[in-house]
Amino acid sequence: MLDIKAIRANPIEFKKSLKRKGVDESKIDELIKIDQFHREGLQKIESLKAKQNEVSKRIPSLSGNEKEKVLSDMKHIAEERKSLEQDLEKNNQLREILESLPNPPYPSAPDGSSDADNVVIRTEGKKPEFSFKPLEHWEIGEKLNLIDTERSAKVSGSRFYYLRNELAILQRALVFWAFQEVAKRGYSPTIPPFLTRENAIYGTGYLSKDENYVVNPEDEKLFLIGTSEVPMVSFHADEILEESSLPEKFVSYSPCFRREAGTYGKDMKGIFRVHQFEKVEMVIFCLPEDAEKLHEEIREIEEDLLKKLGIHYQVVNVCCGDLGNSAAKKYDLEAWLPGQNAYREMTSTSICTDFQSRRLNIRIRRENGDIVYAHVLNGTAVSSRPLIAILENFQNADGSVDIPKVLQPLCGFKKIEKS
RNA sequence: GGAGAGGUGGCAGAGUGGUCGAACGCGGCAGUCUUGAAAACUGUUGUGCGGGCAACCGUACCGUGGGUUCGAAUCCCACCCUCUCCGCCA
Repeated sequence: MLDIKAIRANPIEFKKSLKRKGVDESKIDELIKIDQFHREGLQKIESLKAKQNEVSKRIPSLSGNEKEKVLSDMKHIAEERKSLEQDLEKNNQLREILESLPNPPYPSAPDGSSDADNVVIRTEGKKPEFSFKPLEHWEIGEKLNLIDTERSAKVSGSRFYYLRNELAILQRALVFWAFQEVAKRGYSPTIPPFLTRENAIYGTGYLSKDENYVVNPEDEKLFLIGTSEVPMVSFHADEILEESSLPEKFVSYSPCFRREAGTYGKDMKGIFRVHQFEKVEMVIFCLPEDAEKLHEEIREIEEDLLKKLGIHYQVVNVCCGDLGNSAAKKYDLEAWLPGQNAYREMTSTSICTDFQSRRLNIRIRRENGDIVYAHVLNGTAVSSRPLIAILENFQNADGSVDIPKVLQPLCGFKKIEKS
């Protein structure tokens, strides 16, 4: 949610920056008009209320005719107030409009309307060379008996999977390794609830309600989280944090559940786009002025993890049109997938500024006593997707797959071979 | 699943229609005393919105939303949430 005060103070700037996210300028004009109307109405109501309060105090000491007269005056004031209030309510789409607006992008987020306009800012490592035609991860998964989507389709439907044998171990190893790597850097390790109330979903605003599965709608309305960002950002809902405790950094683990509505036909094979996966996430609460620096820190951690896994990737600065609602700036790390012959998103990190903290009412008391909304950052340490990169990048001519060195001790094997 | 209790300021806890934004206590902050600290004493102590250059003024907030009333933390209605006991259970 945006700050009406800020928009009021700087309408031209908001128009400009929101236009980059595809919001029409007229929407801001309309908003400002409604705000003006709303404020004028409120002022009238408040002054009537002040009069009522003042007179009410005198009433107990009055009697007789005087009392009668005052009481009748009061009745009129109350009526007038009521009609003003009703008027205001009828025309009050202020909050509705504010909530419909996306978070304006940072100046350093590039222009553009779709992922085609994303900017590659750097490439790390080299594409591996193969003396044979590299297979796609789902082909490898099938050959080595690591991924079974036929049976998962039977049991659960499309976009599910059974991870089997070494790949199941590798998944656990990857998650545990990343969790520890990030925790070592001072991020507080946390396992949150995997189901939340609607308010947490709404407050993080990242995934719309439609993106989340509802559990027992008639009984208890709980939502399966699409990312641990939801319970982690909501962690501090309705709290005022002390400046001295900031930045607060978390690394959290959770399974993630997504409907993937509206993605029919996209990435249907394998485990790239699925209804359920595991993810290790980083979340930071900080002062506004520290957000950009910490965003780079998260990006560096994400890069470091991919480097340690030995995966070649590119860093992408996501353009305005592809940022989504909450993010003001976002980096994607896209790994090279030789089987697919393409770079695909592995991890991602966003600055959400105060967009979520306004909805969730997360504030900071500065050392000088000022109170400001917290800025919130998030980023993926690992998800199940790096498994795909591992399978495709480290496949050998004989059909086997090498395990990255850092994961070997946790896996207990160095190679996945046909049994 | 069955039965009950309750939601008031950072915490604890009074308050059942009229200076109640809310007693008392704890905590926090400032000061006095002290070589320093503790103790003791004194003072102070919320958030949002609107107005004002400002000191400040107005208004709202006692789980949420409605209602009754000149006036609601207090009365009425609906909803939300939390806890306890029993049952079940990794």
